[in-house]
Amino acid sequence: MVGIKDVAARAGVSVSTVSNVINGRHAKMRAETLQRVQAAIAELNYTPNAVARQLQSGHIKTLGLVVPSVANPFWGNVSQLIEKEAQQRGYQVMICNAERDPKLEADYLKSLYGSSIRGVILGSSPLSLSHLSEHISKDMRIAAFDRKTRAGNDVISCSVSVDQDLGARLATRHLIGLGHTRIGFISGPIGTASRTGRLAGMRAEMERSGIEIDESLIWLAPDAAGFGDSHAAELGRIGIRELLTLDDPPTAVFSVNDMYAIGALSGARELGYRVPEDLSVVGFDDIYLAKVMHPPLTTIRQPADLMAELVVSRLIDQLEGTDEIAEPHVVLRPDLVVRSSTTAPAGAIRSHPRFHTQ
Amino acid sequence: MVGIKDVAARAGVSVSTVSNVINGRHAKMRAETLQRVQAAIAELNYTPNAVARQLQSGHIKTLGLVVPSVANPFWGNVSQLIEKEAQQRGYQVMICNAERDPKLEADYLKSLYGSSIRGVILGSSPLSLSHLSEHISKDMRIAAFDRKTRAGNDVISCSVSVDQDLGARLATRHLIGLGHTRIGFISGPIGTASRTGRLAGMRAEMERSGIEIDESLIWLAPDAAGFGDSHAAELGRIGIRELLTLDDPPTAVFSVNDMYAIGALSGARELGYRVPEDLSVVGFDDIYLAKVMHPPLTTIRQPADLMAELVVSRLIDQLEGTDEIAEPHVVLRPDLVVRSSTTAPAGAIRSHPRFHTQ
DNA sequence: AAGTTCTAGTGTAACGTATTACCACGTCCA
DNA sequence: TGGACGTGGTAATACGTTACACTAGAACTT
Repeated sequence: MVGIKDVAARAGVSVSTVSNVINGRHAKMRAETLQRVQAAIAELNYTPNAVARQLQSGHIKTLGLVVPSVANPFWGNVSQLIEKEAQQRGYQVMICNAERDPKLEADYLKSLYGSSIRGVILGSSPLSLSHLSEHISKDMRIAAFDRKTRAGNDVISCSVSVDQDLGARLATRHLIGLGHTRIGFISGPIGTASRTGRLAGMRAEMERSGIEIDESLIWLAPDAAGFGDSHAAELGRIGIRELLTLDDPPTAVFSVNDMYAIGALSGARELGYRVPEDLSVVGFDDIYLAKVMHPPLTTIRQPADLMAELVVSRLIDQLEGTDEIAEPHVVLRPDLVVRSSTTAPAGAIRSHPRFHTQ
Repeated sequence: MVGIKDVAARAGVSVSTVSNVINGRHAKMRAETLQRVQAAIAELNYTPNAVARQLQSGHIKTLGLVVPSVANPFWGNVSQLIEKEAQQRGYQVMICNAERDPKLEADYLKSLYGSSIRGVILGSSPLSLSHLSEHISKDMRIAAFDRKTRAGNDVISCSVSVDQDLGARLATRHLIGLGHTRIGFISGPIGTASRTGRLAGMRAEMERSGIEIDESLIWLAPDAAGFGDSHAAELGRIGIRELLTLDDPPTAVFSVNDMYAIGALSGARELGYRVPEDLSVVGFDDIYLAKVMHPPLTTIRQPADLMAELVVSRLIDQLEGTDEIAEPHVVLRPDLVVRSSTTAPAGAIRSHPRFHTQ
């Protein structure tokens, strides 16, 4: 193992001098000395030991990222975007799959802390963070992704999310505009802030349009163990099958995310339903699979790339204490992306014919 | 920051004793002492500093995992499985998205080394590892995933993969058995060991059946920059469109992986082709999306869970020097999973009608 | 009784880097 | 001429943990 002192010996200088070179403090150093050190570094192919460096400095240039599951393409994509952003700032990212399990989340947080990681992006957004607060030391900075945060929250120091409520309302309004009144909702357990927001948004928009909500059309997966995000598509399939075998099935369904919607597409097909003729489906997220589905999925787009950029820069700014940040909590606007999985219900009078052409 | 000596002070013992407790060496320790230490740990909510711990021991309980892209569900799933396996052995996993970029791969390897990580699972399988060898120190252990390794290779110390050749042959034989003779192949650049194997397997099987290969049906994505695994579906879409607009288009296509196949499904549909009536599609991997597609995808299954288990255990065994390992290089059998994306070509005489019922 | 082994610990030197205090040597100006 | 200052560098210490050598006292053995 080649260390800083090997370099020093080779260059004929002291370790501190080498340290100064590595850390760019060579302003008032003789050019010849500088060059000798650099040559020695190159010749020995020396890599600074990140561990030792950090034991000393107390912090490490690594961010933690806790997500429900990278097996879900949405989170896979987000993870990748976040990693890329972080890299540009010289940080690495430690990805943790917590499967929406509070115990696992707490364990990861504790373990990240033990690894001297002081900045964590929380991708899963459990409703309550109380189970985490005791594992979050004061010197840790937690950024929430996909979660609006109440001001005065003491554990979350910054957050970036899409307006969940608005997104759900856009989706619902789109369906109502097409003439649907029996609109279902498919989701996993409402155990996260984002899901709560989406369901609430849908309810609000239905109410605004004077459509009474049939609670039997709100399908929520049982809160069974082992059903993390990896099974989202499967849950969507099960959900739509239950809804469609109801006495009075829905003519449209809003899924809490695209993976559920993809599962819904599949489940509906199994029962002989055509999408969109017999059933309209709207998703959420706009993962890249959405447009490749059959039919291409109408969905609510989250600007994942922008969101990744914002969380990472805000979190790192806070960690490094760079200037004051204007607004640590940002909420972005989601967009409705109309593709081919939605249309007017069979025999309905379309109240907003303009949607037909999109 | 509460350290081991705070615990020691509180429990009224020496640091060594606390260290012994932490590391489970309390065999010959008085029960009362043990309990006092444990109480102190709990009271102070002490977490061992993984960094310091490791600076001392020289190694860290973290594995590196270099994958093309977690945005691809296959790798997302594999990452998750590997992480779960590793965790059971007390290891964490550092996931690195290298986008099949040799430069990035080398950078990651170097950075992992700088973080004292000595065990790395290489998910991307570039044909040549020469660009990596100079960044791989002798004390690093590299496990290859999805890559058969020649014996005597000095940089790879263990490997787990599926027999790529056999998988491709199963797929090809299936199509030939259905009566197809104009069989296309869709893939990204053949820059990896696994892709080479799959193409070779297809060629071999075609030859064995006396079917001449039309080279114009072998579609390989251009080796353009920015086209990593995140765009696999998109590439599949483009590929099939080019093949289907040929003067004499194929009646079936074998895709290098499921994401390409999903893209192919979408591209074929855009051109008015029905799958499987007008075009049979076979994928590779059997990601969980395969069975949710329309139509459900016939594919070659890789036992990802078993593979994850095997790489992790082999790699950790080697790192820890546990006993000698029987066989560091294991090759598993892939399976053909027949679903609904394949059938006999229109008007063909089926030579193996048995496939029809599956 | 003296020697030996065992028990239940203790004390301390590393691990590789960063930081702080410090020093030697010139130069410049009063 | 001497001291303040700038330059280029050295030496010592600390970071939190572990490994290893060590010991005080008790319990055996001969």
